[in-house]
Amino acid sequence: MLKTTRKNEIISKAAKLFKKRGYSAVTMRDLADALNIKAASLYNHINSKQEILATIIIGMAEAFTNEMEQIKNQPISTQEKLKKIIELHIDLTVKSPDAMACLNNDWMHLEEKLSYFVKMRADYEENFRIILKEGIAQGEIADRDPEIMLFSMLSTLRTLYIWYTKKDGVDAKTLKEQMPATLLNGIRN
Amino acid sequence: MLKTTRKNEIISKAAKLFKKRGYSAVTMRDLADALNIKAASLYNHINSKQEILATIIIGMAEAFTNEMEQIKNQPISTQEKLKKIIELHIDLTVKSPDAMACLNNDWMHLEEKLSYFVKMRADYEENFRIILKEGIAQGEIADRDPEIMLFSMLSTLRTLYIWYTKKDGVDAKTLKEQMPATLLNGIRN
DNA sequence: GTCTATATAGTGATAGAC
DNA sequence: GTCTATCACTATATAGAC
Repeated sequence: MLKTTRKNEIISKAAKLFKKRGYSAVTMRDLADALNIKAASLYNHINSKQEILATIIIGMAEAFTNEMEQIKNQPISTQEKLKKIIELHIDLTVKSPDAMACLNNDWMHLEEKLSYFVKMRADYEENFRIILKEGIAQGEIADRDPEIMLFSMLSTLRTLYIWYTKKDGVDAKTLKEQMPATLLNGIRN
Repeated sequence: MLKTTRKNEIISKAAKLFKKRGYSAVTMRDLADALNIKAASLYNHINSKQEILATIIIGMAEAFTNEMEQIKNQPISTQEKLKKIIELHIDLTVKSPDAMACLNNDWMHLEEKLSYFVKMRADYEENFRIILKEGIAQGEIADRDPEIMLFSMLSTLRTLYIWYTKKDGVDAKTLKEQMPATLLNGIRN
């Protein structure tokens, strides 16, 4: 999918370092060391540290935005829509766990693209909220505060990358099998 | 509870800034500016930036550790224990949302106290896991992968501070009323 | 308790050789 | 595509005056 150009190597290594220590704590020298080159050499491929961050985060955010647009208008039940959203988060986490971490933890360090990102994220949450409210109106979803349900689901889905990448963590197959039931039905027997 | 000494003012202002931009992105000059003093003056009250971080995070982690020790040995059902854990997270989030954010986002920047923190966190998760497994064994909790349920609950509880502090967010009363049902029963009607 | 001045080390980024 | 050398600036932290 993504060609293994030098630029992409730099960006994906950066995502890995940002995941572990955060954007601000990773220096261009750290990134260069991890690639066995000197910091100055990075600038033959990228324009700035900020550009790397924006590339990582905006790419992920647009992927979520595009998929949400597909899902929200489908002629399926609320529960089916929610299952598709859960699968979307699992798929993107499995594909790009490092970028998912940046998306969650380092978005506030965006500069030029910050407002664009914040709007995408607000729209995504609003679409999620609307789907939940439709479900409540139709009796599919419990009649509780939709904000609590939204926050509970999104918190879990957004931090999947922590548990997916940790040793003795959870694998993709188990996630896909059990995440929908856990979020929709809870943990009680 | 906490005396309003100059030192505590510095620490609580630091927690607020760390929450917004992260430990690494906040400079001693930023912190000093926020307190309307010069950076050098901070060092009359604290020894280092690192000391501020450790004070914030270790204090929170020990509070969680102590409460979990109380809860785990009580002669009550698994569901009652889980409700007490949920309440613990809500109470500490309401009391110290800024410190909760640091605990979640900046623990990896601990230096001397890092291993102490990591052990406390692992023990907390292990106690939570044991409680869930007991619940499964006794038929109180659904017979699914306990790791998924643990991760789903902890992800939600650990990021409460995001939703509690945001405008149009969720208030403490609603959280206490609806969080247990949402996590235990899910969102399905 | 705060200040000015400063030490020491790092920061992102550029210029120009190979 | 990578290097060495370097610029301009910023970081944490200390010394000592008031």
